[in-house]
Amino acid sequence: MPVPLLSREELLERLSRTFRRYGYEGASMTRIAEASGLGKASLYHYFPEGKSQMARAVVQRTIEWFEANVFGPLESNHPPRQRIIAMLDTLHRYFEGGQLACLPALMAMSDDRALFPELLERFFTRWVSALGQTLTDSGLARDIAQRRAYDAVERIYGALILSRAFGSDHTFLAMSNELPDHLLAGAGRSTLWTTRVPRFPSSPMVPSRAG
Amino acid sequence: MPVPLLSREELLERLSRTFRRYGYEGASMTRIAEASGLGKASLYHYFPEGKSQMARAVVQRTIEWFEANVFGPLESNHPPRQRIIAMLDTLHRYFEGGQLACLPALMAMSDDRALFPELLERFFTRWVSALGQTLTDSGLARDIAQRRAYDAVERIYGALILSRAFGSDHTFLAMSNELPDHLLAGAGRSTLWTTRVPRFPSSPMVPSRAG
DNA sequence: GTCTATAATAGGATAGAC
DNA sequence: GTCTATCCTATTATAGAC
Repeated sequence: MPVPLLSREELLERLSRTFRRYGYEGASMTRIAEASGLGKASLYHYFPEGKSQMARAVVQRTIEWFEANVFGPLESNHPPRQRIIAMLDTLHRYFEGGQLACLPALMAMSDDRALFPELLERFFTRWVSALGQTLTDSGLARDIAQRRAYDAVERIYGALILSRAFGSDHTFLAMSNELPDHLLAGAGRSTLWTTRVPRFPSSPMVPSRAG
Repeated sequence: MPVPLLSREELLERLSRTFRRYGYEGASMTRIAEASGLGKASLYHYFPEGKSQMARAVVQRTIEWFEANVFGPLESNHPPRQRIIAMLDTLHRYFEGGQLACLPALMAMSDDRALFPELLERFFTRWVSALGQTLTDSGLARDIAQRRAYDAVERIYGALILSRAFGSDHTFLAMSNELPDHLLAGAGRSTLWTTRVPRFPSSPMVPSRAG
Protein backbone atom coordinates (compact mmCIF):
# COMPACT_ATOMS: atom_id res chain seq x y z
CA MET A 1 0.00 0.00 0.00
CA PRO A 2 1.99 2.94 -1.28
CA VAL A 3 1.07 5.67 1.17
CA PRO A 4 3.35 8.71 1.60
CA LEU A 5 4.86 8.90 5.06
CA LEU A 6 5.39 12.61 4.69
CA SER A 7 3.65 15.39 2.85
CA ARG A 8 5.83 17.10 0.30
CA GLU A 9 5.74 20.15 2.54
CA GLU A 10 6.99 18.23 5.54
CA LEU A 11 9.68 16.52 3.47
CA LEU A 12 10.93 19.86 2.12
CA GLU A 13 10.94 21.26 5.63
CA ARG A 14 13.21 18.46 6.83
CA LEU A 15 15.45 18.72 3.79
CA SER A 16 15.70 22.44 4.41
CA ARG A 17 16.81 22.02 7.98
CA THR A 18 19.44 19.48 7.00
CA PHE A 19 20.94 21.64 4.25
CA ARG A 20 20.84 24.70 6.48
CA ARG A 21 22.73 22.86 9.21
CA TYR A 22 25.43 21.18 7.18
CA GLY A 23 25.59 23.11 3.92
CA TYR A 24 25.35 21.55 0.49
CA GLU A 25 28.46 19.37 0.67
CA GLY A 26 28.00 18.48 4.30
CA ALA A 27 24.42 17.32 3.82
CA SER A 28 25.09 13.71 2.87
CA MET A 29 22.40 11.39 1.58
CA THR A 30 22.76 9.41 4.78
CA ARG A 31 22.12 12.49 6.93
CA ILE A 32 19.26 13.54 4.70
CA ALA A 33 17.71 10.08 4.88
CA GLU A 34 17.99 10.03 8.66
CA ALA A 35 16.57 13.51 9.04
CA SER A 36 13.69 12.82 6.70
CA GLY A 37 12.91 9.38 8.04
CA LEU A 38 12.93 7.99 4.51
CA GLY A 39 15.33 5.56 2.89
CA LYS A 40 17.75 6.84 0.30
CA ALA A 41 15.83 5.11 -2.47
CA SER A 42 12.61 6.82 -1.44
CA LEU A 43 14.29 10.18 -1.73
CA TYR A 44 15.17 9.40 -5.31
CA HIS A 45 11.51 8.76 -5.95
CA TYR A 46 10.82 12.42 -5.13
CA PHE A 47 14.03 13.80 -6.59
CA PRO A 48 15.23 11.62 -9.48
CA GLU A 49 18.17 13.93 -10.12
CA GLY A 50 19.40 13.48 -6.58
CA LYS A 51 20.98 15.86 -4.16
CA SER A 52 21.33 18.89 -6.41
CA GLN A 53 17.64 18.72 -7.20
CA MET A 54 16.86 18.57 -3.48
CA ALA A 55 18.98 21.62 -2.77
CA ARG A 56 17.39 23.50 -5.65
CA ALA A 57 13.93 22.68 -4.32
CA VAL A 58 14.95 23.90 -0.88
CA VAL A 59 16.25 27.18 -2.25
CA GLN A 60 13.12 27.68 -4.31
CA ARG A 61 11.00 26.95 -1.28
CA THR A 62 13.06 29.42 0.72
CA ILE A 63 12.28 32.12 -1.83
CA GLU A 64 8.58 31.28 -1.66
CA TRP A 65 8.61 31.25 2.12
CA PHE A 66 10.34 34.62 2.24
CA GLU A 67 7.92 36.00 -0.33
CA ALA A 68 4.99 35.10 1.90
CA ASN A 69 6.55 35.92 5.26
CA VAL A 70 9.14 38.61 4.64
CA PHE A 71 9.02 40.26 1.22
CA GLY A 72 5.26 40.50 0.96
CA PRO A 73 4.80 41.99 4.44
CA LEU A 74 7.56 44.52 3.64
CA GLU A 75 5.32 45.77 0.85
CA SER A 76 2.13 45.82 2.89
CA ASN A 77 0.33 48.95 3.95
CA HIS A 78 1.35 48.78 7.57
CA PRO A 79 3.50 51.58 8.94
CA PRO A 80 7.09 51.21 7.67
CA ARG A 81 8.59 50.91 11.13
CA GLN A 82 6.16 48.15 11.96
CA ARG A 83 7.08 46.30 8.76
CA ILE A 84 10.78 46.48 9.59
CA ILE A 85 10.26 45.26 13.12
CA ALA A 86 8.08 42.43 11.87
CA MET A 87 10.80 41.42 9.39
CA LEU A 88 13.44 41.29 12.12
CA ASP A 89 11.14 39.33 14.37
CA THR A 90 10.32 36.87 11.62
CA LEU A 91 14.01 36.44 10.80
CA HIS A 92 14.95 35.84 14.41
CA ARG A 93 12.53 32.97 14.47
CA TYR A 94 13.55 31.74 11.03
CA PHE A 95 17.19 31.63 12.16
CA GLU A 96 16.05 30.08 15.42
CA GLY A 97 18.13 32.51 17.41
CA GLY A 98 21.21 31.75 15.32
CA GLN A 99 20.94 27.97 15.41
CA LEU A 100 20.17 27.73 11.71
CA ALA A 101 21.47 29.76 8.79
CA CYS A 102 19.73 30.14 5.48
CA LEU A 103 20.72 28.09 2.46
CA PRO A 104 21.08 30.90 -0.10
CA ALA A 105 23.53 32.76 2.15
CA LEU A 106 25.38 29.60 3.04
CA MET A 107 25.78 28.67 -0.59
CA ALA A 108 26.79 32.19 -1.54
CA MET A 109 29.81 31.93 0.75
CA SER A 110 31.42 29.01 -1.07
CA ASP A 111 31.81 27.86 -4.66
CA ASP A 112 28.43 26.18 -4.20
CA ARG A 113 27.04 29.53 -5.34
CA ALA A 114 27.71 28.33 -8.89
CA LEU A 115 25.03 25.62 -8.61
CA PHE A 116 21.98 27.92 -8.91
CA PRO A 117 23.37 31.42 -9.36
CA GLU A 118 20.09 32.79 -10.72
CA LEU A 119 18.15 31.66 -7.63
CA LEU A 120 20.61 33.21 -5.21
CA GLU A 121 20.61 36.46 -7.11
CA ARG A 122 16.83 36.51 -7.26
CA PHE A 123 16.52 35.87 -3.54
CA PHE A 124 18.71 38.79 -2.48
CA THR A 125 17.53 41.12 -5.23
CA ARG A 126 13.94 40.57 -4.24
CA TRP A 127 14.73 41.24 -0.60
CA VAL A 128 16.50 44.51 -1.31
CA SER A 129 13.67 45.53 -3.60
CA ALA A 130 10.94 44.82 -1.06
CA LEU A 131 12.79 46.59 1.73
CA GLY A 132 13.49 49.48 -0.61
CA GLN A 133 9.75 49.78 -1.07
CA THR A 134 9.26 49.98 2.67
CA LEU A 135 11.80 52.76 2.93
CA THR A 136 10.51 54.81 0.02
CA ASP A 137 7.08 54.49 1.61
CA SER A 138 8.58 56.05 4.72
CA GLY A 139 9.36 59.12 2.68
CA LEU A 140 13.02 58.48 1.91
CA ALA A 141 14.39 59.30 -1.50
CA ARG A 142 14.64 56.32 -3.78
CA ASP A 143 18.44 56.21 -3.93
CA ILE A 144 18.81 56.54 -0.19
CA ALA A 145 16.14 53.92 0.38
CA GLN A 146 17.90 51.50 -1.93
CA ARG A 147 21.29 52.04 -0.31
CA ARG A 148 19.80 51.49 3.15
CA ALA A 149 18.05 48.36 1.99
CA TYR A 150 21.41 46.86 1.04
CA ASP A 151 22.74 48.11 4.34
CA ALA A 152 20.02 46.26 6.22
CA VAL A 153 20.48 42.93 4.47
CA GLU A 154 24.21 43.22 5.01
CA ARG A 155 23.81 43.79 8.72
CA ILE A 156 21.31 40.98 9.08
CA TYR A 157 23.66 38.40 7.60
CA GLY A 158 26.71 39.81 9.31
CA ALA A 159 24.88 39.67 12.61
CA LEU A 160 23.90 36.09 11.88
CA ILE A 161 27.55 35.16 11.33
CA LEU A 162 28.67 36.91 14.51
CA SER A 163 25.83 35.40 16.53
CA ARG A 164 26.77 31.95 15.35
CA ALA A 165 30.47 32.53 16.00
CA PHE A 166 29.69 33.76 19.53
CA GLY A 167 27.15 31.03 20.16
CA SER A 168 24.52 33.55 21.21
CA ASP A 169 21.79 35.56 19.53
CA HIS A 170 22.87 38.64 21.46
CA THR A 171 24.54 40.26 18.45
CA PHE A 172 21.54 39.61 16.26
CA LEU A 173 19.19 41.12 18.82
CA ALA A 174 21.41 44.17 19.33
CA MET A 175 21.40 44.71 15.57
CA SER A 176 17.63 44.29 15.53
CA ASN A 177 17.22 46.96 18.16
CA GLU A 178 19.32 49.43 16.26
CA LEU A 179 18.23 48.82 12.70
CA PRO A 180 14.75 50.38 12.55
CA ASP A 181 15.95 53.79 13.77
CA HIS A 182 18.95 53.62 11.51
CA LEU A 183 16.91 52.77 8.43
CA LEU A 184 14.26 55.39 9.09
CA ALA A 185 16.60 58.21 10.12
CA GLY A 186 15.58 61.37 8.33
CA ALA A 187 12.45 59.80 6.94
CA GLY A 188 9.79 62.43 6.46
CA ARG A 189 6.46 62.09 8.20
CA SER A 190 5.10 61.24 4.80
CA THR A 191 1.69 59.62 4.79
CA LEU A 192 2.44 57.85 1.53
CA TRP A 193 2.21 54.46 3.16
CA THR A 194 -1.22 55.13 4.55
CA THR A 195 -2.69 56.02 1.21
CA ARG A 196 -0.77 53.67 -1.04
CA VAL A 197 -2.78 50.82 -2.49
CA PRO A 198 -1.38 47.60 -1.00
CA ARG A 199 0.01 45.08 -3.47
CA PHE A 200 -0.85 42.16 -1.29
CA PRO A 201 -4.41 42.53 0.05
CA SER A 202 -3.66 41.22 3.50
CA SER A 203 -0.11 40.05 3.91
CA PRO A 204 0.45 38.39 7.27
CA MET A 205 2.81 40.21 9.59
CA VAL A 206 3.47 36.99 11.44
CA PRO A 207 4.62 33.89 9.58
CA SER A 208 2.64 30.73 9.70
CA ARG A 209 5.65 28.58 10.26
CA ALA A 210 9.42 29.09 10.35
CA GLY A 211 11.30 26.65 8.13
CA MET B 1 66.84 13.44 -1.25
CA PRO B 2 64.02 14.62 0.94
CA VAL B 3 63.73 18.27 0.00
CA PRO B 4 60.49 20.18 0.68
CA LEU B 5 58.79 21.28 -2.51
CA LEU B 6 56.97 24.01 -0.66
CA SER B 7 57.71 26.16 2.32
CA ARG B 8 55.25 25.71 5.12
CA GLU B 9 54.06 29.25 4.40
CA GLU B 10 53.37 28.49 0.78
CA LEU B 11 51.66 25.21 1.67
CA LEU B 12 49.39 26.96 4.17
CA GLU B 13 48.60 29.63 1.59
CA ARG B 14 47.41 26.99 -0.87
CA LEU B 15 45.48 25.10 1.78
CA SER B 16 43.84 28.36 2.77
CA ARG B 17 42.68 29.14 -0.74
CA THR B 18 41.24 25.66 -1.14
CA PHE B 19 39.28 25.74 2.12
CA ARG B 20 38.07 29.26 1.40
CA ARG B 21 36.77 28.20 -2.00
CA TYR B 22 35.05 24.96 -1.10
CA GLY B 23 34.45 25.15 2.62
CA TYR B 24 35.50 22.50 5.10
CA GLU B 25 33.39 19.64 3.76
CA GLY B 26 33.87 20.56 0.14
CA ALA B 27 37.65 20.71 0.39
CA SER B 28 38.46 17.07 -0.32
CA MET B 29 41.91 15.59 0.07
CA THR B 30 42.03 15.17 -3.70
CA ARG B 31 41.33 18.86 -4.27
CA ILE B 32 43.78 19.83 -1.57
CA ALA B 33 46.46 17.60 -3.06
CA GLU B 34 45.92 19.06 -6.52
CA ALA B 35 45.93 22.62 -5.25
CA SER B 36 49.04 22.09 -3.18
CA GLY B 37 50.92 20.08 -5.77
CA LEU B 38 51.68 17.42 -3.17
CA GLY B 39 50.50 13.84 -2.96
CA LYS B 40 47.95 12.94 -0.34
CA ALA B 41 50.53 10.98 1.61
CA SER B 42 52.82 14.01 1.74
CA LEU B 43 50.05 16.06 3.26
CA TYR B 44 49.76 13.55 6.06
CA HIS B 45 53.44 14.06 6.70
CA TYR B 46 52.72 17.70 7.59
CA PHE B 47 49.34 17.08 9.18
CA PRO B 48 49.23 13.61 10.74
CA GLU B 49 45.71 14.22 12.03
CA GLY B 50 44.47 14.93 8.54
CA LYS B 51 41.96 17.40 7.26
CA SER B 52 40.72 18.82 10.54
CA GLN B 53 44.29 19.65 11.51
CA MET B 54 44.78 21.40 8.16
CA ALA B 55 41.65 23.48 8.63
CA ARG B 56 42.68 24.38 12.15
CA ALA B 57 46.09 25.50 10.91
CA VAL B 58 44.43 27.61 8.23
CA VAL B 59 42.14 29.30 10.73
CA GLN B 60 45.04 29.98 13.08
CA ARG B 61 47.05 31.40 10.22
CA THR B 62 44.07 33.57 9.26
CA ILE B 63 44.03 35.01 12.76
CA GLU B 64 47.76 35.72 12.57
CA TRP B 65 47.44 37.29 9.13
CA PHE B 66 44.59 39.51 10.27
CA GLU B 67 46.55 40.44 13.38
CA ALA B 68 49.41 41.69 11.24
CA ASN B 69 47.41 43.23 8.41
CA VAL B 70 44.07 44.27 9.88
CA PHE B 71 43.86 44.27 13.67
CA GLY B 72 47.30 45.71 14.32
CA PRO B 73 46.89 48.57 11.84
CA LEU B 74 43.50 49.35 13.37
CA GLU B 75 45.35 50.03 16.62
CA SER B 76 48.12 52.08 15.05
CA ASN B 77 48.58 55.78 15.56
CA HIS B 78 47.41 56.80 12.13
CA PRO B 79 44.28 58.93 11.86
CA PRO B 80 41.19 56.81 12.57
CA ARG B 81 39.64 57.46 9.18
CA GLN B 82 42.82 56.36 7.48
CA ARG B 83 42.89 53.17 9.53
CA ILE B 84 39.32 52.32 8.54
CA ILE B 85 39.96 52.97 4.87
CA ALA B 86 43.10 50.86 5.01
CA MET B 87 41.15 48.02 6.60
CA LEU B 88 38.52 48.11 3.88
CA ASP B 89 41.17 48.23 1.20
CA THR B 90 43.04 45.32 2.72
CA LEU B 91 39.84 43.31 2.97
CA HIS B 92 38.89 43.98 -0.62
CA ARG B 93 42.18 42.48 -1.67
CA TYR B 94 41.95 39.65 0.85
CA PHE B 95 38.51 38.71 -0.51
CA GLU B 96 39.84 39.20 -4.03
CA GLY B 97 36.88 41.31 -4.98
CA GLY B 98 34.46 38.69 -3.67
CA GLN B 99 36.07 35.68 -5.31
CA LEU B 100 37.19 34.21 -1.99
CA ALA B 101 35.47 34.20 1.39
CA CYS B 102 37.24 33.75 4.69
CA LEU B 103 37.29 30.44 6.47
CA PRO B 104 36.15 31.57 9.93
CA ALA B 105 33.02 33.18 8.48
CA LEU B 106 32.37 30.25 6.19
CA MET B 107 32.64 27.81 9.06
CA ALA B 108 30.50 29.99 11.30
CA MET B 109 27.61 29.64 8.88
CA SER B 110 27.31 25.86 9.17
CA ASP B 111 27.66 23.26 11.88
CA ASP B 112 31.36 23.28 11.05
CA ARG B 113 31.53 26.07 13.60
CA ALA B 114 31.63 23.34 16.24
CA LEU B 115 35.06 22.18 15.08
CA PHE B 116 37.09 25.06 16.57
CA PRO B 117 34.59 27.28 18.34
CA GLU B 118 37.25 29.03 20.41
CA LEU B 119 39.20 30.09 17.31
CA LEU B 120 36.16 31.52 15.56
CA GLU B 121 35.14 33.43 18.65
CA ARG B 122 38.64 34.77 19.12
CA PHE B 123 38.87 35.92 15.51
CA PHE B 124 35.70 37.99 15.59
CA THR B 125 36.18 39.22 19.14
CA ARG B 126 39.63 40.47 18.32
CA TRP B 127 38.36 42.27 15.24
CA VAL B 128 35.59 44.05 17.11
CA SER B 129 38.04 44.97 19.83
CA ALA B 130 40.63 46.43 17.47
CA LEU B 131 38.05 48.40 15.53
CA GLY B 132 36.53 49.59 18.80
CA GLN B 133 39.94 50.99 19.67
CA THR B 134 40.03 52.89 16.38
CA LEU B 135 36.65 54.39 17.10
CA THR B 136 37.32 55.37 20.70
CA ASP B 137 40.51 57.00 19.41
CA SER B 138 38.29 59.05 17.13
CA GLY B 139 36.64 60.49 20.19
CA LEU B 140 33.54 58.32 20.31
CA ALA B 141 32.24 57.09 23.63
CA ARG B 142 33.27 53.56 24.44
CA ASP B 143 29.81 52.03 24.21
CA ILE B 144 29.03 53.74 20.92
CA ALA B 145 32.41 52.76 19.53
CA GLN B 146 31.84 49.14 20.46
CA ARG B 147 28.36 49.05 18.94
CA ARG B 148 29.65 50.56 15.70
CA ALA B 149 32.50 48.10 15.59
CA TYR B 150 30.00 45.24 15.55
CA ASP B 151 28.04 47.19 12.97
CA ALA B 152 31.10 47.42 10.73
CA VAL B 153 32.01 43.75 10.88
CA GLU B 154 28.38 42.86 10.20
CA ARG B 155 28.25 45.03 7.12
CA ILE B 156 31.56 43.74 5.83
CA TYR B 157 30.42 40.13 5.89
CA GLY B 158 26.94 40.92 4.69
CA ALA B 159 28.42 42.84 1.79
CA LEU B 160 30.67 39.90 1.04
CA ILE B 161 27.68 37.58 0.85
CA LEU B 162 25.74 39.98 -1.39
CA SER B 163 28.74 40.58 -3.61
CA ARG B 164 29.21 36.87 -4.08
CA ALA B 165 25.52 36.29 -4.72
CA PHE B 166 25.52 39.07 -7.33
CA GLY B 167 28.81 37.99 -8.84
CA SER B 168 30.26 41.47 -8.51
CA ASP B 169 32.21 43.42 -5.93
CA HIS B 170 29.94 46.41 -6.47
CA THR B 171 28.05 45.90 -3.22
CA PHE B 172 31.26 45.52 -1.26
CA LEU B 173 32.69 48.69 -2.75
CA ALA B 174 29.49 50.65 -2.12
CA MET B 175 29.60 49.53 1.50
CA SER B 176 33.27 50.52 1.68
CA ASN B 177 32.48 53.99 0.43
CA GLU B 178 29.79 54.50 3.02
CA LEU B 179 31.30 52.90 6.08
CA PRO B 180 33.98 55.39 7.17
CA ASP B 181 31.54 58.30 7.38
CA HIS B 182 28.99 56.14 9.11
CA LEU B 183 31.45 54.87 11.70
CA LEU B 184 32.91 58.29 12.42
CA ALA B 185 29.64 60.22 12.47
CA GLY B 186 29.58 62.49 15.47
CA ALA B 187 33.18 61.74 16.36
CA GLY B 188 34.73 64.68 18.11
CA ARG B 189 37.82 66.27 16.69
CA SER B 190 39.64 64.68 19.55
CA THR B 191 43.39 64.48 19.20
CA LEU B 192 43.55 61.41 21.36
CA TRP B 193 44.87 59.31 18.52
CA THR B 194 47.74 61.67 17.84
CA THR B 195 49.01 61.58 21.40
CA ARG B 196 48.27 57.98 22.28
CA VAL B 197 51.28 55.72 22.59
CA PRO B 198 50.98 53.17 19.78
CA ARG B 199 50.76 49.55 20.84
CA PHE B 200 52.47 48.32 17.72
CA PRO B 201 55.53 50.45 17.00
CA SER B 202 55.06 50.55 13.25
CA SER B 203 52.12 48.49 12.07
CA PRO B 204 51.97 48.32 8.28
CA MET B 205 48.97 50.00 6.71
CA VAL B 206 49.38 47.86 3.63
CA PRO B 207 49.53 44.08 3.91
CA SER B 208 52.52 42.18 2.68
CA ARG B 209 50.46 39.53 0.98
CA ALA B 210 46.79 38.65 0.77
CA GLY B 211 46.07 35.02 1.51
C1' DG C 1 59.91 14.55 2.28
C1' DT C 2 57.77 12.55 -1.49
C1' DC C 3 55.90 9.04 -3.94
C1' DT C 4 52.79 4.80 -5.65
C1' DA C 5 49.77 1.64 -4.14
C1' DT C 6 46.17 0.27 -1.37
C1' DA C 7 43.16 -0.33 2.42
C1' DA C 8 38.81 0.91 4.59
C1' DT C 9 34.98 3.69 4.69
C1' DA C 10 31.48 6.82 3.16
C1' DG C 11 29.60 8.96 -0.67
C1' DG C 12 25.75 9.27 -4.44
C1' DA C 13 22.83 6.57 -7.02
C1' DT C 14 20.08 2.34 -8.80
C1' DA C 15 17.44 -2.34 -9.21
C1' DG C 16 13.81 -4.72 -8.12
C1' DA C 17 10.69 -6.73 -4.54
C1' DC C 18 6.54 -5.52 -2.11
C1' DG D 1 5.81 4.97 -2.15
C1' DT D 2 8.95 2.49 0.52
C1' DC D 3 12.11 -0.80 1.31
C1' DT D 4 16.64 -3.90 1.27
C1' DA D 5 20.42 -4.88 -1.15
C1' DT D 6 23.81 -3.47 -4.10
C1' DC D 7 26.90 -0.89 -7.37
C1' DC D 8 30.41 2.23 -8.30
C1' DT D 9 32.89 6.15 -7.28
C1' DA D 10 35.12 9.19 -4.19
C1' DT D 11 36.57 9.81 0.24
C1' DT D 12 39.99 9.71 4.23
C1' DA D 13 43.83 7.55 5.65
C1' DT D 14 47.99 4.35 5.76
C1' DA D 15 52.02 1.28 4.34
C1' DG D 16 56.22 1.06 2.63
C1' DA D 17 59.64 2.04 -1.14
C1' DC D 18 62.96 5.61 -2.40
